[in-house]
Amino acid sequence: MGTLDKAYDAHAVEDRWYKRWEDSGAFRGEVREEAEPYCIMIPPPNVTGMLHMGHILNNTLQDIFIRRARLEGKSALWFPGMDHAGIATQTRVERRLREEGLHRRDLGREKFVDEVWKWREEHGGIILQQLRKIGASCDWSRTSFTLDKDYSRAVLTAFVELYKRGYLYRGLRMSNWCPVSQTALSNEEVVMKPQQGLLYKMRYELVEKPGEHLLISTTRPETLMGDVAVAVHPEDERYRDLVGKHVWRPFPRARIPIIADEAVEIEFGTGALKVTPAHDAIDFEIGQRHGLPIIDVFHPDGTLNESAGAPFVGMDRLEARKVAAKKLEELGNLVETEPYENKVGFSERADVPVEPRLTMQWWLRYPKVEEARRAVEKGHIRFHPQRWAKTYLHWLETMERDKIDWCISRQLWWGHRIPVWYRKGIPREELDFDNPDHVHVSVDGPPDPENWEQEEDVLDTWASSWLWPFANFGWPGSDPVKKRELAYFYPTQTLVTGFDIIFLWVARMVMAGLELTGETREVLPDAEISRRIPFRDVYITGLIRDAKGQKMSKSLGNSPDPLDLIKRFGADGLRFGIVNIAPSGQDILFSEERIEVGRNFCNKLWNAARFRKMSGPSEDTSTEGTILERIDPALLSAYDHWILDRLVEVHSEVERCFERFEIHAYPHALYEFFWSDYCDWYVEASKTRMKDPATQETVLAVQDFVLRQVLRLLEPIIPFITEELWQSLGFSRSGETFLQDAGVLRAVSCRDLLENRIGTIDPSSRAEVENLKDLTTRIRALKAQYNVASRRDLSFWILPDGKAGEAVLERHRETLLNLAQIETLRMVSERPEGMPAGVTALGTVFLDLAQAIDVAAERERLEKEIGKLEKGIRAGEAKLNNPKFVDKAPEAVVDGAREQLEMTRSRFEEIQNLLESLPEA
RNA sequence: GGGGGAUUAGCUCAGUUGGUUAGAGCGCAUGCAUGACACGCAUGAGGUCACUGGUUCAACUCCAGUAUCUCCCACCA
Repeated sequence: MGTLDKAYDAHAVEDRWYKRWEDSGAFRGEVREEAEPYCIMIPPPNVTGMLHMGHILNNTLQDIFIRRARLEGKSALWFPGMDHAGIATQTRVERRLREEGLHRRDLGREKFVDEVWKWREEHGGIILQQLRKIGASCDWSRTSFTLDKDYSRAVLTAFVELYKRGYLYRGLRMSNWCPVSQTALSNEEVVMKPQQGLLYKMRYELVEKPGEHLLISTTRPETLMGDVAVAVHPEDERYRDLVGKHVWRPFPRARIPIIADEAVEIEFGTGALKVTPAHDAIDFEIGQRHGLPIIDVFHPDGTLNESAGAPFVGMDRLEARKVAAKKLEELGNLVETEPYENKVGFSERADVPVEPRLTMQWWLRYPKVEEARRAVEKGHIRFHPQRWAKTYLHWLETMERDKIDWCISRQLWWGHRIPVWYRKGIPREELDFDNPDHVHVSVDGPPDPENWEQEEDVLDTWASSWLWPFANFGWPGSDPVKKRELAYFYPTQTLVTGFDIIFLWVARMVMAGLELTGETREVLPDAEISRRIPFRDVYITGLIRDAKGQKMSKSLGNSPDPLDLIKRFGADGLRFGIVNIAPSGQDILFSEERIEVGRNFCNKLWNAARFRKMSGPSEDTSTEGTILERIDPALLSAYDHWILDRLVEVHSEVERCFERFEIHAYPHALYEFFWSDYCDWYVEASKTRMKDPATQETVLAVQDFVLRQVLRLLEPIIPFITEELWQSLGFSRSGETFLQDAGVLRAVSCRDLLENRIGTIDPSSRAEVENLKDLTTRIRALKAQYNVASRRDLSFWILPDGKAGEAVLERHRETLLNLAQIETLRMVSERPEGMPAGVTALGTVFLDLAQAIDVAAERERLEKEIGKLEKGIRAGEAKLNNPKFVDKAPEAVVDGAREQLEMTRSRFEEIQNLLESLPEA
């Protein structure tokens, strides 16, 4: 065994191991019929994406799940890939063209799409390289892209199938229009943002009663040129007489009717609503009900068109708002304006207000909504934390109740072009969709393409990624290898994602799986649901915010560069740190100091291993068996039993964390065990026995055993350093290349293995060690209180608590002296006077000070302690004197209370004795 | 308007199905080169568990209400 450097140097380790893992195919996931499958589908990052903290958290968690599964012997597959990200990518390339003074129209569709592919080759998918830096153990040989040939075929097949089954239709409806991207968006891609604006109160003159006016409130005067009516509530007394009459729209000046419609809120504003069917969803509905015309005053890019009239034509909508208000004022139509905050829908991608706009789009009626609900209600799919199931269910209910459909067409070029062909020569509005001579829908297109025109629109990116869990296994193809893989890995096991895409992605994947995998069926029984769902567990991560709780964003500059963090803290440090601070399902407040914990832990691990190496060689550490053989059970102390007991316990804690998806508790459990129990107490306590040749080998073997198990438990979260130490400590069995091949022991197996060699792990060792720790701490505290913490030549006296205490003290004397850093511990049978003392379960210790003690300080300290004990005694007595407690509480609890009281009383008495023995001040 | 979540030490959070005297990390104070680790070691200070009721032998934990903060959904222009 060589030696290790003083501090862990992540860089020297990480790239080297990653390359070896990847080169040797360690992450390859394949069908192994004898093994249980465990598959995770990566939430495909955008091809334009760059690694941010959210990715770190999300992908570290996935890596933890997949690595743990691998250690458990499952056939683990983490399927990586990317999303073509229609709008984001197209926008990116358009921006580049604009720098050259070009527009995509200048190139034409085909050339433009070529440009995007070129961009993708050069700049796309950086994130997949970055993921390697954090150690993501994806099966890169499978890296998928939603526009790959096979994947595209799956997307088109899904479209055609759903069309055949009647879920798809084309319709002229109100949709969300992004004037920057110039495409429709689904409701889920629109985020509502509160906006500070103005509420304009305007007056429109009554046609039938010149000189009289109707007051109307609006936040959008720029659309009034598209007004075709004014609506009031039918039961609004104020306006009852006016219904059926008309007002003058100020510009372009026109008579428009006053109508009654229940959609109008009597309480809001003046109770009169200007109706602009082309630019507002409610207005559109009102318009439909009353047979009103539709006047669109906007161009697709959000500037005003000819219908708006002078001077508005060509003006941007926000500019037009100001101009319209000014014009209203000049005409005397503006009564007042007041500051007003309302919520405006913004395009998630382009971050500009969307326009409700009447356009022809493709719509999807969601399939298998009822089954998607049942899948979660009946527990076929489990959310972690569970409460997110409510969010999911709530959304589905809204979809069902309000019959909300999904707008899946996009007016873009980058994406899957909708596989629908229209007969040339027939105007689109005259097409009969039931006539195959008019409309052709198929994956490969019509046999006589010259007679058809393909639909120009492409599909929403989510309408491709919702097939992710099965399209990646070759669905619907007939390749036998892929079919076998689909059968083996699907349903996948765990999905790790953020709550923000529960609607956008999670729910839709469930519906797609239910509808499209397996035979076409109208209604699915539970057993079938269980077979068709895309995943069984959904782990929802929190959002990473900065230390002040603000969202991370480029504009705020509060978003750290993960690669920089990796440089400074190591990939393992960052992984450990981020998971360590991630509470379950809550937002995470990030600060660098909190990541330091991870780096420090790695360094601690490193140094514990380093210390082990410096302490002496060992024959063979490559199996548990050879390590355990070196232990002489007769030489094991309470400390050994205790640490091995705790080791078994931490195995079951880790198991519980994974079973319950409480992943944040997983690093906590190991941190506590390794740092506090193993390093601070076990290793420190063993130092004495490591010096003794008789016990040395046994102690080192225990250390080897603990380290070996701990590395296996830690591998999922800190794979690099554990691999490095695994190899360096000689733990690798011949024939096994990596730590991951060694598997992990279940707690029960770990216990069996140990007990086969050393006999039953002594259950009383726990209490014994706790008592010794307490005594050690008391001694150290006394030293600190008397400012002699650094002296090692001090003598302590101890009045043992009975024979048992005496025996324990005798057994551990040397260890105790070393742990407490004192010269001698002398047993006495009488309480010495005039010495500062501490009371423990093993006896009362006294600090033998040459100088006089500070009686006042000592008295104060003891009185403070006695105060606490008094409280405990009172509480205990009250409890035990209550017959109801003694009757009703479980025996163990009552016994526990009795024991507790007894202990508190004896300690109380002992302290009272000490107080009495204090000399007068 | 509907729904979710939160409220525990200065900060960020744990706290199992109710059961001893409520924990951790960071920060803070004090001391320390002790056969690995200053990315360290030791000791310590610091808490009316938001509030009010209820259930119970027993409530940080369960129930109801109040307050404050937060997120999601929804067509008040």
